[in-house]
Amino acid sequence: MHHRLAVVVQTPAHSGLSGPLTYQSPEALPPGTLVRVPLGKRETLGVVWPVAEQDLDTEGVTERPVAGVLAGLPPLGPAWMRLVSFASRYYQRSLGEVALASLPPQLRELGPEQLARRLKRPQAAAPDPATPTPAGLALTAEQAEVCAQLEQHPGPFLLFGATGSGKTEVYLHAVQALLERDPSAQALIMVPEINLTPQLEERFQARFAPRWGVQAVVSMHSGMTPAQRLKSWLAAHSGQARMVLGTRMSIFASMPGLQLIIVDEEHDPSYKQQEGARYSARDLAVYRGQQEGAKVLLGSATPSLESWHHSRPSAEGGRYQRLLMPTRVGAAADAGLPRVRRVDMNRQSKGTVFSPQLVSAMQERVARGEQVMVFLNRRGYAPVLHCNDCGWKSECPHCSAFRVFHRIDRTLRCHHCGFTQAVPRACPDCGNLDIAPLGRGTERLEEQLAELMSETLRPDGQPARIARIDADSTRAKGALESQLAQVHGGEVDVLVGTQMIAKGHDFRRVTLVAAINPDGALFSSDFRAPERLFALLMQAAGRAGRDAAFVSAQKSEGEMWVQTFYPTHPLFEALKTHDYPAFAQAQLEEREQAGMPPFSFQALVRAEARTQAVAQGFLNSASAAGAELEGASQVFRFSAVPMTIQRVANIERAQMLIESPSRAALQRFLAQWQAVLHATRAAPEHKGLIRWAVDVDPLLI
DNA sequence: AGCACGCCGACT
DNA sequence: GTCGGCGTGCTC
Repeated sequence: MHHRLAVVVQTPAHSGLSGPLTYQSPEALPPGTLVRVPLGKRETLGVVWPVAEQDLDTEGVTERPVAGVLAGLPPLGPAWMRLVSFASRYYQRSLGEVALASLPPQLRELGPEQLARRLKRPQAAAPDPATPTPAGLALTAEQAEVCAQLEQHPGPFLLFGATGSGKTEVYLHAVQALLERDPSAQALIMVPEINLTPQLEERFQARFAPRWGVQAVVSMHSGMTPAQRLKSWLAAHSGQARMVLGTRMSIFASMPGLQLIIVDEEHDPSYKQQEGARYSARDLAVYRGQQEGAKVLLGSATPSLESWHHSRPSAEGGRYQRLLMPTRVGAAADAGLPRVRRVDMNRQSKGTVFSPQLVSAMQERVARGEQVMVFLNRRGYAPVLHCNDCGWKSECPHCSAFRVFHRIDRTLRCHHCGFTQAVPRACPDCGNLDIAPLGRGTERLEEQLAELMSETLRPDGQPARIARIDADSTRAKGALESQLAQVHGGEVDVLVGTQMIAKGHDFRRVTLVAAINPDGALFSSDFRAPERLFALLMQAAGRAGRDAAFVSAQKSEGEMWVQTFYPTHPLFEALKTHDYPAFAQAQLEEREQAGMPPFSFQALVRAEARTQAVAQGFLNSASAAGAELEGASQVFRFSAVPMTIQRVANIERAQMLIESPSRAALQRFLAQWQAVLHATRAAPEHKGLIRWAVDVDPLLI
């Protein structure tokens, strides 16, 4: 007598094996049990799924027996399986792909015996419940009010708090209240970037380790070693870890006692996975919280327009509760947020990079011993190399993009496919020696700043020091940490970088922040570009003059400089008054008029092939075939178009936008359309198609 | 996705 | 004569 089980294994949605497979087992295994099963010639990890035995249909295939059971590991819970099942359905991926991708990779390799050995390892010493939790900072009236609201209402909450208003202290307080109230409760705290987890973990350890032990706090992100990831996962799964700090992947952590989910900087695009199952960890957090009865707290100084819209008054249909913390903690009463100064670049001589006003302001700051931060969202020396004679430009031979000139190692590098060559001495087309960089990136700014600041001395008589932080300068392990330490240590006077330096790092002595050329986003074809720019500039402005004591001792004032050809643009007007609500309202009105998210719901299908004709042909055929589907009238399908960068590594890319005023209608359509896409793919006229994928709620269009 | 089988080009 | 390119097909 044997039992028949549904088992979910890692198979992609487009393989005909998108659902659970049927295996046999001598013993009944509860859903959520991890098993090793044979699949073709290999053995793989699977999860027993809750499917009734009579619903298992293996017509035409022979059922094989389960190869092993990961006993000793409690089964994954029903709530976790519901989350995985929802994410798989909503984002149009197979169950197995979502389920297995969200487990630690090492679990896939470990056999039952190895795992048993791992589970037997002695645990860290028990924490001391008698030790009181170190007191945090006294809450301000605003923070206390927010904490009281969190206690009283079910949420979800959107905490709209200015940079420096002390959101982290609210998070710590909310977590502590939960841990003290319920001895088995767990909290999940998400941050957008790996770089931000160490400083968060430090703060959580300082606060909670004395009372709950160091093992009560674990991190989860892709920068950890496989062994660390398994350890953290097991700690969360067993309930031993009371707090999980992590990046978007941690939304899938198995946490049987989950009662609180915090999403810090909830507007950050990093919460959207950009490959494989393209889920939004922030949106899944709201779903998961509602499913499991956990409170959800989204926090930001510049919320996403979606979350802002959801937190409008409930009388107008809002579903989130909006909580406000407008005041900067520790700021002198008159100081507050930094002053925003716009420089009209139309009034500068042609080709000006640093306006004279900005240069003298930077020099003054450095001479007073303050730090300056300069932003430009473009790394490398120059985005293009150009021949003045024949007009040759440094195009990538494999992509429809220019290769970027990196002066440091004298290379031309394609930022899309990685193709790298030494810089030619002469124009490859005409032999002319006069080839010159066009435009500027962070490397070139660094060089130019060194020149501009060459006469400027710090208060200690030393020459001003310039440093650059971007993806290139921080490639080596530990490079970012050491560079940040240099800035903190005051060894650097002027810091040049990409948006990387705007995120989360507190530089206490920075009093001037400058955006050199932010205009690109104002007229971008991507309707979310202004939203991202506003968030970035607000975040950058928040870096200036954060330390009120330092600023007032300096008799100084934090300033944010913006060089622009459109000084009267509403985005900069709103920035000047630090008025996110005004900016958000204007943007939402535009979006409503144009029928764009959050007033409509989108999905994007992307296709790749050797030619545009094949890629677009596939999309257009699938679209035409979709017209027959039930509810297709509520869903608008645009024509296939080439992607913005239409060719990468010699692959042509096309995409098609699908839009509906109703999320449910879009979901219904996509669910049925999946089969149509498969069938279209199989048709002989679409042979050349390499791959396709659906992106639900895409961020980049 | 893996991992096979399968049929045509440059090398130990 | 083999090693190996990636095209097509299958996995409970």
